[in-house]
Amino acid sequence: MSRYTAKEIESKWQSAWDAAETFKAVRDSRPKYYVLEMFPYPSGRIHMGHVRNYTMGDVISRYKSSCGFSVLHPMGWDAFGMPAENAAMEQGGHPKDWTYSNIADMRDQMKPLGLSIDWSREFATCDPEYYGQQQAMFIDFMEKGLVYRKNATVNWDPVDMTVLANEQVIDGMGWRSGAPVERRDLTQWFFKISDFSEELLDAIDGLDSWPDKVKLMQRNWIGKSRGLQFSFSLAEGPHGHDRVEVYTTRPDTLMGASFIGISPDHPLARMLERENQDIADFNAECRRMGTSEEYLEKAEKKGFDTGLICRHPFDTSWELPVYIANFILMDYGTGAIFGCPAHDQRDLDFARKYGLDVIDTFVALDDGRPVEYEAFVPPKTEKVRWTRAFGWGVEATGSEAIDAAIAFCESNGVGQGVTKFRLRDWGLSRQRYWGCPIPVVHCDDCGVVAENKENLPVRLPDDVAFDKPGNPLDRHPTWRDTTCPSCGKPAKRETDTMDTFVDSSWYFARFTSPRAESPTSAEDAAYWMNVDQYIGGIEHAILHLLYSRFFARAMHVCGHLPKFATEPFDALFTQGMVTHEIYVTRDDKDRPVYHLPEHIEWHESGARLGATGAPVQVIASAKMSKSKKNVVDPVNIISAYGADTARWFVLSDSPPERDVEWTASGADAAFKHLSRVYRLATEAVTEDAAEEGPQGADEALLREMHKTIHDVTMGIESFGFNAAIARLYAFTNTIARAKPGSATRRDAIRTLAHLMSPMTPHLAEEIWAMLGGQGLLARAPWPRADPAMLVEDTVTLPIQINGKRRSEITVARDLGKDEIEKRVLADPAVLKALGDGAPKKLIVVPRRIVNVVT
RNA sequence: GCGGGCGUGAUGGAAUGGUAGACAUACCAGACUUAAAAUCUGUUGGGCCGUGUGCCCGUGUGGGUUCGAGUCCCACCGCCCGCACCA
Repeated sequence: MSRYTAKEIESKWQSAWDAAETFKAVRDSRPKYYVLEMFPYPSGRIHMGHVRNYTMGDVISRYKSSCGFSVLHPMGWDAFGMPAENAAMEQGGHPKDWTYSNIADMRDQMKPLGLSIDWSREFATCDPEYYGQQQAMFIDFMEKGLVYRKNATVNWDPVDMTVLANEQVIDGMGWRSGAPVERRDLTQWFFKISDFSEELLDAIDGLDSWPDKVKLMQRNWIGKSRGLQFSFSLAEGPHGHDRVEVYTTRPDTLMGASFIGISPDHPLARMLERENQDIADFNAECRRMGTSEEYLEKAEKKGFDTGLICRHPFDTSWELPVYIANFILMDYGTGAIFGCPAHDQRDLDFARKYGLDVIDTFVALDDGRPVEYEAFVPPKTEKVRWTRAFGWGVEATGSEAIDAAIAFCESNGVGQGVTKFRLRDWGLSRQRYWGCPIPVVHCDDCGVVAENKENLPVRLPDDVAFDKPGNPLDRHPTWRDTTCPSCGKPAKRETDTMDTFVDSSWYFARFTSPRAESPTSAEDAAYWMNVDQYIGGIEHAILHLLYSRFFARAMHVCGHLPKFATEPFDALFTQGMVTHEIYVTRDDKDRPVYHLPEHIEWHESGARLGATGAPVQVIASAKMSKSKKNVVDPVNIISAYGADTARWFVLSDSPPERDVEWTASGADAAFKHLSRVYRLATEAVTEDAAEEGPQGADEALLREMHKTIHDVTMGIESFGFNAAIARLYAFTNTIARAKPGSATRRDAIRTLAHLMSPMTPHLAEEIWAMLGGQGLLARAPWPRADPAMLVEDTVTLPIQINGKRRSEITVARDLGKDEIEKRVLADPAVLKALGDGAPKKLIVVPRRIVNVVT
């Protein structure tokens, strides 16, 4: 008997699939199915998260293909981004070489997985053929008014003289220089995603096959709010400032206002800092902070009393102090707020810190105590008792009061109700080399001019060095100099490149026609769009998906996508991460040094470093990441066990949407199981082909087979891969116990292989061929369960007494309720519990359960 | 801080509001073997004594809704994801 040799089997069938062009996506008369996994960043090594992500997509792809769909399942590379530049700075070399060599490495690591990918459609976003089309679209967007320039704040590292990403700012310091980061204003390019705020929000309702949590996160992110915009008049404002404009979503708390807060970047604050050194110092301190919302929210709330006084709009003798506060962003609303400490925790903390009034405007219906150190913020739908209402009753909900307050203010000439969105325009400028150049020229005479489309792509120059900080495009001797596309005079190229989110916002559309001379081709887009099933990490729930939804709309406006593709992902599945323990030692400065799992040895005293024997600290499992080195290399797993084992393992045990922890024993178990299936098949080939097994046994096995077909099919359809696999384990056990030699059993083994084929395609092909299957299994139609075989004649009903299981009866499947009740009341356990009395209640759920209430 | 999610045996997990722990791992025991590996079979949430188709407890903690809650609601604790220049 031969052993299960994955390596031979896998390369054999991969060659067979290649030779038959099994996975080439073709437009034909079949219904199409487009399955897409979020494409990877080419870090150079695939990791288990990739294996899990692509295996899930592969299961869907192979399954849909066998259900008769023409499947598109492409792969590409999200190839621009900072790591390539960082590598160039740290190790020398060129980002381009680094990236393409990583892509080659990763492709080599992925191919042995046997994924049903149409590799002929592969591209990288750093291919000029791709980013040139992106530049063409950028110009189209400009023409449609979807792009503009404005000032925006960035993190500036004053030592490295460079812009830092938020993740490069650690505790307010630059990650490389360690210098305190400053905020700086730069003129930047923006996409007008805000034009689509309402539309992007409303369309979420139509995304039936998206997870609710993602839809909720997107809704909250877009953040539609209705509020009141009005102004406080300044008692004695500095030159030119007689009022402060504010926006509030809680105008109902206006009678609880106790201070006005303005951003350090508010025009009023900027004016004051010119005259007052203390204010200048305070604002400067604020500007030394990071720019991320998270950072600002977590930072200690600080304010500076400007000494200015605002008058309350309802009572001009009511005076409110004006503070500059570090937590107010100029980008939001008007850059100014009024504080109502009684009903906002942040305002309350601020008020307590600076000794400001706390004025309740409402109290709980059943608790009239005033606010002390915990703001009273009930849900807006809860009725409360108003102590300082204007224009509504004593008892009202927050929502009712807000509406009434807006109406009252409008009719009294105090501001007006406005709808605002939290969603800000998408700043796409990056002061970096390794990205898609923004195809624009700055001309002294013509201003900002789009490059002519026939000059695209605007290619990145290759002759750049990364020995100095900053953007090499800025100091490139010749690339920057060009001629104006409009007047022909000498002009300068834009040196900003695009956010890498731009690259990933339309790659799904490009896959439908990856070699087209325009961004998309109408026929291909019409046939292949939309993505029927998109699969990726929950970490992309907001930005990537929102940007893609915007891009699809903008592309439609420019004629690059049909109307129906403006919502490009019909169904979305967010898979969990692959996690692993982290191994860490400390260097002489007590900084953490991480180690790969393969370098760890286990001793009785605990984990030690294989090379030196140094003790290793084991930290709880976390997402596998290069920086923490808690990665298991799929290549090692594939060479040890084979791709099918790796695929089987990442799908088993954990539900796909949840994290899965990689364990060596789990991989071992998967391999054992596949070996067992292989052995069952080889044994079946050599067994005497006895005609039939015992009548009853065959019938039972057949029933089990059809049930398994049904359950596995449902499992795949609903992303219950782990449940489907558990079912396949159970079916394998059933087959193993069945009497060998029967034709039914042989059928069962072949069906087992067929049902396993989306997960373990190589092993399945091997068994299929072994047991006389015709042609490639990858092309065989999916097995169908016979509905008649799924129905049992009898069902076992558990009997609960007062909600606790006490007995059970087996009855005919379609037995009537009355008859069931009769039998239940005759059950010994029920009789015992009831004594002489009748049950208080008898609940019969047909085919499910019976509950007797005494 | 804000928004979203998750929490079940020793472990990964299963369970349309209906028998909690399927399936797998690990451990232990047995079969086969000179032995080991491999393979096969079986036990395993906790407690109780009355050893039964027994009883009680048990799905992060505390409440609630229901004939019935792992599942729905409220509060709390812990962990994870996102927070607009990481991809």
